[in-house]
Amino acid sequence: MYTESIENYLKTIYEIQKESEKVTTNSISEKLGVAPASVTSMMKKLSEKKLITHKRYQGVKLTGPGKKIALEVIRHHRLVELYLAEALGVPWDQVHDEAEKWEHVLSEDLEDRMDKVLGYPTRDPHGSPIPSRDGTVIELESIPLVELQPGQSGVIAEVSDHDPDLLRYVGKMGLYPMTKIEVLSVEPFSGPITIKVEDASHILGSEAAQYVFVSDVEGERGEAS
Amino acid sequence: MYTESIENYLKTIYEIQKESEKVTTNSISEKLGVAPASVTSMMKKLSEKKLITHKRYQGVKLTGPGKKIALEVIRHHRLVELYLAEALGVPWDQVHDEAEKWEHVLSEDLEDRMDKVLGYPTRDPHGSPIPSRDGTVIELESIPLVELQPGQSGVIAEVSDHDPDLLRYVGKMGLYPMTKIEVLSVEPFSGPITIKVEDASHILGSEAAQYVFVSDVEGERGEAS
DNA sequence: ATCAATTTTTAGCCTTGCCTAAAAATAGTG
DNA sequence: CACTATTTTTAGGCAAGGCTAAAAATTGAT
Repeated sequence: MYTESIENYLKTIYEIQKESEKVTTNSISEKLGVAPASVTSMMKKLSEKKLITHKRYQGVKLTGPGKKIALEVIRHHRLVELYLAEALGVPWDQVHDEAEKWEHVLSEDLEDRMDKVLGYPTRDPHGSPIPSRDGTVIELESIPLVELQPGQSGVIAEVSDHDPDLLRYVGKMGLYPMTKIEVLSVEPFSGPITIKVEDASHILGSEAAQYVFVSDVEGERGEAS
Repeated sequence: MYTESIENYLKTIYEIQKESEKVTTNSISEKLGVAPASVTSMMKKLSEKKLITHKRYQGVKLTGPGKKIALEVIRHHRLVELYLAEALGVPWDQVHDEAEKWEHVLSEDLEDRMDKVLGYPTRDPHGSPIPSRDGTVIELESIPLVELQPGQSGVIAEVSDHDPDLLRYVGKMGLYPMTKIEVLSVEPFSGPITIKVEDASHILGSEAAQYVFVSDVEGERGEAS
C-alpha cells in the first residue's frame, strides 16, 4: 500500500500527462498546491520506487506500475463520485471534494460492491470515464462546446469538475452528460453562445463553454451569427 | 478539524472510560497498539488543547469538548457500520474495520444523508447505540449472556465487535441484536451454554458468551443444568 | 553567444506521530 | 518501612511530507 500523498502525486501526474505532453515540476506543484521543492523530493522517492522515470530538468513520466496505481486511484475517485450522486443524492458540484477523501480509504471489497450496486458504470457524474479494474480507460471523442458553430448540434460528453461554481452554473441550464444540445448563435470576439437544451434556450459564457465537451457533433460549420 | 490520530485517541479514551473507571497510559497504549511513551506525549498535547485533563501518574479524563469530539467520531463510526451493512451488504464482521477508516473522512453533509437514508437509526449492526448529533447516547440495560441461568430468556442487545471471528461464530447461530433467545442449560465450571434461537438449539462456548449481551431478561434464576 | 529570466534542484529546517532506552514515580510485599 | 516490580514519563531519534532560501541548470532574447 502507498501513502495518500503518493497516491495523490501519481494521480496528478496522470492527469497532467493526459493533456500537456510534458509533466513538469511546476505543473505538479501548482495542481497539487505544494512548493516546487516538495515536488522534487517526492519525484526522487517515486523514482526510487520505480513508479515514474525522471530525468533532471526534463519532466517525469509514469512507469507501468505507476500508471496502474494512478488509474486505481482515479477509478476509486470516479466510482465514489457516482455512488455519492446516485445513492446519496449528493449534488454533482460536491461529489469531487468528497471523493478526494474517500478515494484513499476505499477497500477493494467496497469498490466491488459499489460497482455492482451501480450496475458496472463507465462514466462518472461529470462524464469522465471510470477506468475498469484492469486499467482500461475508454475516452470519449469530444470537443469543447466553445468550438461549435451555429447550427451544429451534439451531446454533452463531459464537463470539467475543476470548479464547483462552473458545475452549478452549467447544471442550472441542464448541461449534464448525455444531454442533447444545439448551438443557435455564437457572438464574435469570444462572446456568449446561445444554445438550445431540451427545447429551452440558454446563454453561455465562452469561458464556461471551454470546459464543456461535446460529442457526436452534427451539422454544417461556419455560419455567422 | 483534528488529526486522525487525535480522533483515535479521544475515541479510545472514551471507550476505556466507559468500562474501566481509570483511564491509564497503559490501557490506551494497549488498545491503540502504540508504545506507552507515545501515549504520554499525546496526552500532553491533548491537555494543551483542553480536550482531556491529565494529572501525572493519575490517568486521564475527557473534558466536555473532548467528549464531544469522541462522540462525533463514534457516531460516524457506527453510522458508517450500519450504512455499509444495510446499503452495501457488507457482513457484520467486516464493517468495523472499514468504518475505522471512513469515520475520519465523513463530512457532516454525508453523515446527514446516511442518517436519513437509514431512517435515523439508533443502533449499529452490533447493537451499540449510535450517539445522536448532539452527543446523547442511550445505553441499553443488558447483561452478559454467560450470566444467564437455565430457563431464563431475553433479547440479544449487543455483541462486542472486537473480534471478527467471534462475530462470525455467533452470527452462524443467528445471535444478532433483537433476536429472542432462551437458555436451556449451562454446564458448570465455565462450560458451554445451550440456547434456543428461533426454535433451533445451539451450543455456545462460555468465552463467547461473555461478549454477547442480553436485555429484557425474564424467567427464574438459579436452576441447575 | 552571452546575459537575464525562469525552472528545477539542493540544503537545511519544521511538525506530526511514532519508536527505544533510561529515569522517575508509584504500588505492592515481606 | 524499605525494597522491588510496575507504571509512567523523559530524552533522544527517526521517517514522512511539508516549507523557505539559495544554488544550479535551462531557456529565451538581444
